[in-house]
Amino acid sequence: MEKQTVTIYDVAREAGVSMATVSRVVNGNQNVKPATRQRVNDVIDKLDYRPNAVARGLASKKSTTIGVIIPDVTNGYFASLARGIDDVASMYKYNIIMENSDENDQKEMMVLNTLLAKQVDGIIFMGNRVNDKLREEFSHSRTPIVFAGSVDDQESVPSVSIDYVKSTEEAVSKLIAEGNKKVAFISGSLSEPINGQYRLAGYKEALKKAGYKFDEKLIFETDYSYEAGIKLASQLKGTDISAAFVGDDRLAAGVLNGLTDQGVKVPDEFALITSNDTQVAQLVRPQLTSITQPLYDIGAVSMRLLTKLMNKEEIEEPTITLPYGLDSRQTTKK
Amino acid sequence: MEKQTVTIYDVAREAGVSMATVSRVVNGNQNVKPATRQRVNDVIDKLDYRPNAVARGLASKKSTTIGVIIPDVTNGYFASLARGIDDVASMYKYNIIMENSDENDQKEMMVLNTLLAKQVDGIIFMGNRVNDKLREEFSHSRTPIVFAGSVDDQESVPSVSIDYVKSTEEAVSKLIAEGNKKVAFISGSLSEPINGQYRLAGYKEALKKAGYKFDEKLIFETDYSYEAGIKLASQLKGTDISAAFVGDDRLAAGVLNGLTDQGVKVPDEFALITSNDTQVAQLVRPQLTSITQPLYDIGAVSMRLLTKLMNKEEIEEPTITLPYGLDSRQTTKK
DNA sequence: CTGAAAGCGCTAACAG
DNA sequence: CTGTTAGCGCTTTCAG
Repeated sequence: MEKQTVTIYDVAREAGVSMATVSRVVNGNQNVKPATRQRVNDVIDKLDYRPNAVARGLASKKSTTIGVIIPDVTNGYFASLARGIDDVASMYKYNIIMENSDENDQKEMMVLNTLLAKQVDGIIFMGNRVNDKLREEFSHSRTPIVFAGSVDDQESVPSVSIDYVKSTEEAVSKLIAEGNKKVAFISGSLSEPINGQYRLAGYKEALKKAGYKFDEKLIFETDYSYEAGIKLASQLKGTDISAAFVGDDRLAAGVLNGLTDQGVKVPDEFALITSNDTQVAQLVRPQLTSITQPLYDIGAVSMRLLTKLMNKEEIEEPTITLPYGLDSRQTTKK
Repeated sequence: MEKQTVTIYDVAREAGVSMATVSRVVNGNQNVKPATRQRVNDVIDKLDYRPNAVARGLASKKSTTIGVIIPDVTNGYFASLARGIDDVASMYKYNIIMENSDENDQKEMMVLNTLLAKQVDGIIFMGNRVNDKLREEFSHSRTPIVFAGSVDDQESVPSVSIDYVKSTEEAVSKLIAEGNKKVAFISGSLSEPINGQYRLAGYKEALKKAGYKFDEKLIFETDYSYEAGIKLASQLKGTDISAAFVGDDRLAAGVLNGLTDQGVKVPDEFALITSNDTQVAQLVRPQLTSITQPLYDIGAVSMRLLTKLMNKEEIEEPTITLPYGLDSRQTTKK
């Protein structure tokens, strides 16, 4: 073919210098006489030389790529984080190898291993839970890792997220304040710390402050799909439950649409607050009142934190909590 | 640190064989006596040896990673394609380096270059248009590339997509058949072939078959955002236009919600058909009638095609067209 | 400021 | 069936 791949050696010969010098100018090392630098650069342009990142990686033991483990890119919540991650990654000249895990333990182990094999300089993990095996791998490896959009309940890994307890408490309190006596708690698996520990704790706290007592019948554990929400709506109808806190937007959209399709008036007969402030929350009618999260920023800050870790900089606080909000839209009364 | 990185050499020494043999067992080469293989494998386990993909890449000149250029992961349409790509990529043991381009010419050039520098074995490009510079780079490089979810109007690059002309024609014909005399054509930039050439051609064809004449005032060129749709809805209200074909789901959702919020009854007073069958089309109420596309498959097939290209297999037809459908939901009358 | 030389960890002929 | 020997293309001491 036309292009026989030109190497650093070709440039060196053509410019009448050593490989070392070419390497220096390519890497912006200041110890090169301007004239020499000029000459080398000219040759580089002329030959259209492009450094081979793989060779560079082998020699320097740095791949300038980081691994991102994501449950599913198709999920708007994670996609938003991913976008934040990617933007600051490229800002710092890192590339991203992205792997969908489907939150499947086995897949997660697999992708972690291939990521490590590829010599990524760092890893960002998204997902609602970490199994022990995975956590062990994390602590074993010297590859820095940070959790984005979730917290390890053992806090053994740096992470960035919002305060799930407080935000949930606030949301539920709002529902109660609007006159709802029975507020359902709808989320994904309670075995996931974010639900079973944090959000549930916030829910209970809100109940407690209102003087209500906890009723297990109000807890609905399901999966994160839109369909699950639709189904749930049927169960909800005809009960004395008049409001619900929902841990996921697609799920909430399902509940909302399911309710509406059955003739239940939202928010008059049933109020709803969702958690992730993803785009779907605003696409549905009525628009879902939601806890707001700086999704993009969670990703961006995670990546920034990772760069520090990779540089072995001192980290003041490895567990970063970003501010959240509560946006009253149309599925609550005020 | 605990782990001094064990290399193939360590394994060889410990197992009393040569590096070559270790390499063979690691790569599943059959020319190894079972007993030897066993011994080597034992040592590998014992030492917890993991092949270094970077070194492997340098030696073999294959990185087993492919580059994916995506306008924005946050966009459900592209994210779905990406998911399909990733799934078959891992099926074939490839990893994915994903780069957001924002459909920005300059960024596209940049990411293409870094992808090439990383020695990716192939590239999948998503986006609605290709500028000449980029096309030139593509043809120059020996790295195989395929377009997913778009067609190069010059058909100089392998691609997989649906038939945009026919699907649009069908959608617009439906709108006309339902009694709409004035059907708007709403899309992103007409400078993008997918809009200005294919979809518009389908639109004109439908008009022609109905005996209507083309009216430029019915063409609305905008950007792909939800907000643009909302804005457009105001412009549409009060005109004699009673239906619209929309080239993007978020945009369509904006138009729909904008219309509804202003009291326009959809579909009675205004009918709408969108194009991408993304999740948002079904989340909104009324649900958007849409051209259906095998999104996941477009991604999957693209990746499959790429594997063939990378293997230098013979390709019968480099421009693959997948079947589409038309799902009548609630924004059209029947 | 520049060059020589030793690898990085692995694959791939080539022998045997 | 197994070992030897070159590199792959680049970074990085170490001299000078």
